[in-house]
Amino acid sequence: MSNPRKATPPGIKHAPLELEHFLPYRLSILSNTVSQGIADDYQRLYDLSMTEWRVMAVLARFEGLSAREVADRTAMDKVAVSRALARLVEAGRVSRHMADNDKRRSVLDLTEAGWAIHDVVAPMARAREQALLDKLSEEERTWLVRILDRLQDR
Amino acid sequence: MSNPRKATPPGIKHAPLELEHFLPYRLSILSNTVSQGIADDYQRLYDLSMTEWRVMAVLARFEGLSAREVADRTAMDKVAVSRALARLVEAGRVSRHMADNDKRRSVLDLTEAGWAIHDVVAPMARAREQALLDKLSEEERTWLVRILDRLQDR
DNA sequence: TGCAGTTGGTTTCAAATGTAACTATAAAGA
DNA sequence: TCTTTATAGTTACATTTGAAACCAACTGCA
Repeated sequence: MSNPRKATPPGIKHAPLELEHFLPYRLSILSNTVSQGIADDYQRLYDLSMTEWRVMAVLARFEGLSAREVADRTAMDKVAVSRALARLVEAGRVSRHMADNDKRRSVLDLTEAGWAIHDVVAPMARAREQALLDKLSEEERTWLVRILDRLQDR
Repeated sequence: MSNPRKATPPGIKHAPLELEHFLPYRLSILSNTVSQGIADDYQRLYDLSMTEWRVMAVLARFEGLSAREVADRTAMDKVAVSRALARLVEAGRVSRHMADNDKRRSVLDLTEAGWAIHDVVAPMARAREQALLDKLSEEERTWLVRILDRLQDR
């Protein structure tokens, strides 16, 4: 028969990845474990999704942002932001009103209720981060920050 | 009126998180960027999802695993693995047959076609990893591995 | 003006994912 | 052996997510 099967030549190895040493994989596992741990905290307490919390966090930091700006700052896409905001506004955690110079643009802020949640969740998140950092020595922490900066190209 | 509003006392700051310096957030962004970059490669070429590729990668490394073992090794849940396998078997990339000592258990292997894909994708993935590591000095790479080991508790 | 292109944001539809229930086989104990 | 319990894997259903289409408002420019 034509088109003979191309069996792997005996001399050539397949060289499979070793996932447990593969950096992208390790990052993924670590990141998911950490983020999910934090998310469990506030999901249980406030029925808040991770995207919703991120939106709240950025609104705590910068008041009066538009949805677009929230999307930019959270690296989430605008559809996700739109949905998160719909729930947050509905739940009375974020206020939204129209910008007077541009009727498409919304002006977003945490409400009192939103701030109250923020003031509980933010310290919890920080504690989780601290628990993680506690696994490292001072020297390792310094390197980690430097390495992240480099990996993220700044 | 009763139930007076509890406005934040003037002296107390809300202390919002600075996401751009918050470790869990940075990890998440970095991990997503990297993994998505790799996934784009093989999705375009082979219409392969990230979960499918992970299953293939682990089967390349360990032949004859059961679905359960694949799930354990990829940190994916068994439903995700089951679905990925269904597609992979359907596409002729993985072979599945029943273990003779245990009729519930499947014995999984890459087919020729599966290996062929593996042998293209694995080097691409490695190249991506290398591109990432190239941003670091030798010293930083060493620290990174050490730090990841620590953060993952081993 | 008024039309073309852009931008902010939402909606719609399909695909991906998670949870729980289910089937079939195996193992353990009375 | 018969019954219970555990395990491998799939199916069903509900929820989440993403891509593209969409609408409304703004901008630039003839």
